[in-house]
Amino acid sequence: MSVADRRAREREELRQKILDTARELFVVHGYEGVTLRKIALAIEYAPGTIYSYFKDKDELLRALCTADFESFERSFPRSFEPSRPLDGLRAIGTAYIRFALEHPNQYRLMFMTPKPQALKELDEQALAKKGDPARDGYALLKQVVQLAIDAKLLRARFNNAELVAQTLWAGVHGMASLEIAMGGDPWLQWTPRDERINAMLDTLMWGFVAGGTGPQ
Amino acid sequence: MSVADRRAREREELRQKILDTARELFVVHGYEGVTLRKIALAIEYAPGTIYSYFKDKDELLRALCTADFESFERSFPRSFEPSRPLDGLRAIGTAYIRFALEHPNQYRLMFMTPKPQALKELDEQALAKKGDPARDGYALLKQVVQLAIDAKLLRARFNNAELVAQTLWAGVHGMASLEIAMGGDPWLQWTPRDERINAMLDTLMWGFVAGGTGPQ
DNA sequence: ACCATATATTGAACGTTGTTCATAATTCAG
DNA sequence: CTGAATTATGAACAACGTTCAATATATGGT
Repeated sequence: MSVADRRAREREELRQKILDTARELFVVHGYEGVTLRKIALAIEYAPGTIYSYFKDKDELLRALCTADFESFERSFPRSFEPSRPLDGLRAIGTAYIRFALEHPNQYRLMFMTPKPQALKELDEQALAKKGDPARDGYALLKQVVQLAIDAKLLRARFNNAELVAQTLWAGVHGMASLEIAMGGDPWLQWTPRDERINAMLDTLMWGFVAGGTGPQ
Repeated sequence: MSVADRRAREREELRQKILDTARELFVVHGYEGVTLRKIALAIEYAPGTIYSYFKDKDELLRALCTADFESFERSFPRSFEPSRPLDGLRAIGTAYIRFALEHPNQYRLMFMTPKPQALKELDEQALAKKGDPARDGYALLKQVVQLAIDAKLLRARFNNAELVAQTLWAGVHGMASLEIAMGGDPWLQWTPRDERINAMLDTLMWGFVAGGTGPQ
């Protein structure tokens, strides 16, 4: 049995080596900056070899991003005071934006690029973690939103955790992705980045919670 | 003088023909689906010819998007009741999202893809319209925000029109771009699209305006 | 009408890219 | 040692954006 184990281990090691080499190129030069030939050169294998480890370039880079995202999602803040779910929501939003800005290329590929149809199919690994708040960031978000709803902290209009979670997600995604795609544009007189992030989080929080009279 | 005129006109006509042919491919198949060779084939010219009309592929497609966006920005709603600037903001947000979803490929290239450094330089045409609310959508947005501030409709925290405009922009951009990039993902149980859009606009509006006590 | 000049177009060629696949090398079990 | 199974090779393919010397065309001056 030990020989098959070693083979599997060696295979996994080369797979990792491919991923790590790809990551080096990816974080600096983005999707187009990664070249299967450059990877092959770096790991001292022939270009064709990579195809026995990954179906194609897209699967390679998405596997890379998935791995990075999983370690990120595991690090989501989970230790807020349970009686203050709004603080939890804000903390999640902050962490989300920070990760996006620290890993812009990963973020771009995962959330700013439409996936080819072939990659939308189910795969077991992803299915297993889905819905588990410990490993699925969106499930965590939805759970904290539900806490806020149960505590009657949100406006009556927002009694659907899914809708609130998706709105909050879109809000922080908007801030992060606009910064990634347009942050360096000299045309726009950007307010300081942290100010913008806080303004978004303040607006969303204030917009969700009960208490005011609202517009008009 | 008439001969030079004709030459210039013919040149402009071919330029337009290139743009129109490119658009046909672009709206269906996106950036990668446009091929200079396909365009050349369709207009019955040699591939190299295109380069005497556009510096490269990127400039071609950005010129295309710029043109489409200008006609869109000119159509932004400008006839809201001036005493109700919040309605104006909401109308602008709605129109913005609608355009993005109706022209997803144009939107992607303009606002979801980092520009190459070369394209960030100033060009006279864009400079001319900048700040003119009739032709610059962002300037219009900022102007209406300022109306709301002047009318003391917003929370004291939001006394900076630039900051509010950018927050609102990021919010609607988040909704639109998430729908474009992830809308077809069967993994996510999306709330109905219009519900999400309304939730975002409600949240932002409610979050900006004065009147409530806010979180905690 | 002719020529010289300026402009526009051509299409072959270059360098890259992702991807495939018959061939070769290697490894393992019996 | 041998046959089978796995893994790696690298040449080849098609397609891409881009370049550029050669060519064709149109223009204005004589």
